[in-house]
Amino acid sequence: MGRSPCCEKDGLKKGPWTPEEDQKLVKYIEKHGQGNWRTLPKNAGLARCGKSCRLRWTNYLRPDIKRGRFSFEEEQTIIQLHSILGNKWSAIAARLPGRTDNEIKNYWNTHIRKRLLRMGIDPVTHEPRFDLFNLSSLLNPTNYNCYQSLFNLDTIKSFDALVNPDILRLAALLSTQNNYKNPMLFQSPENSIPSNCTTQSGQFFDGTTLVQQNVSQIPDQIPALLNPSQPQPNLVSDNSVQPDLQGLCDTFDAELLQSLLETTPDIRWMNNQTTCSNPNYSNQTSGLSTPGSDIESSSHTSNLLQFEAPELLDVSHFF
DNA sequence: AAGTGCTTCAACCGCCTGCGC
DNA sequence: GGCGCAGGCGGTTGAAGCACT
Repeated sequence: MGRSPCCEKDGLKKGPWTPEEDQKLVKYIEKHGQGNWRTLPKNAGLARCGKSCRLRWTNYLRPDIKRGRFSFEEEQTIIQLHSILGNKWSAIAARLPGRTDNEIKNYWNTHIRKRLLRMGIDPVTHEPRFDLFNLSSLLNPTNYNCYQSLFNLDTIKSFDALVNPDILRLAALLSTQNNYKNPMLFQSPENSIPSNCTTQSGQFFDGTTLVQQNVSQIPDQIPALLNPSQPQPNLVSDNSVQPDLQGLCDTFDAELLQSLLETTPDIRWMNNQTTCSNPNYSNQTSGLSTPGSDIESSSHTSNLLQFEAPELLDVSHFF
């Protein structure tokens, strides 16, 4: 004969716990320990199933539970562990002191998973999803900072192999416009981006690998560049700050740019924003324009362009 | 201010494994 | 050895709060 049932289903309370119930459970466990969950509810004077009591204790009432938002380090740990362990929430929780499997699972499903999808990363395989490449999210320095650990050189190379290199260059230009440089977008074999690409977190891309750079080595103007809320130096005229910008712009000619804009219709360009200087380009008249329009007919007086990163850039037609 | 849709997360559901009988 | 339950786990739900119109 097996064990007797843990509890009778009938007459047991379900739903949210009241403060009184919490108090009863905590008092009982403090006095008697966790012991037998089957007999606990009756002994503690609770009209709950043992399973419900265990869940309430382990997920909410346990004194060693850490409350509050997940830190950047915790989030990185979750992502890294999930890439190895998958949905083994209890195994992940075992490596994050004070966090429960339920909490990590919820955080993954409500925050991390969605963000990975927005970045074009498959949350199951942790590989780039080329069918839905979200350019603007990749260009967001916050997102890039959070997920830089996912982008090893192999991943970057796979992007190079599968994504139109001109799109990568355009993305690099957009990232420059966003006042930071995403090394992932500077690895295209055909572009001529020099070294000294510094990310918001102070990482340094030497053309081959990412290395952590001592903050004290970052030039004075770089912190302002990396923090959009601060006054920005003149990106166009100050080649010492952004020596690669001119070179990047030079890699495009007007015909190629027009072709890119036509084939990636979600990329639109705006006017009156200083982002790059190239006599082949001209500013638009005002407001958002039809993609690729008027490139050759515009005057070359200001040479200023700004691209609006698309919400979702579908590049599936490149493959 | 009210209605609607979206997001969050505590709690439940149901399956699996290990173990007592 | 087999039955059947406790405990553990991952998936799912739904109430509450929030944002937007």
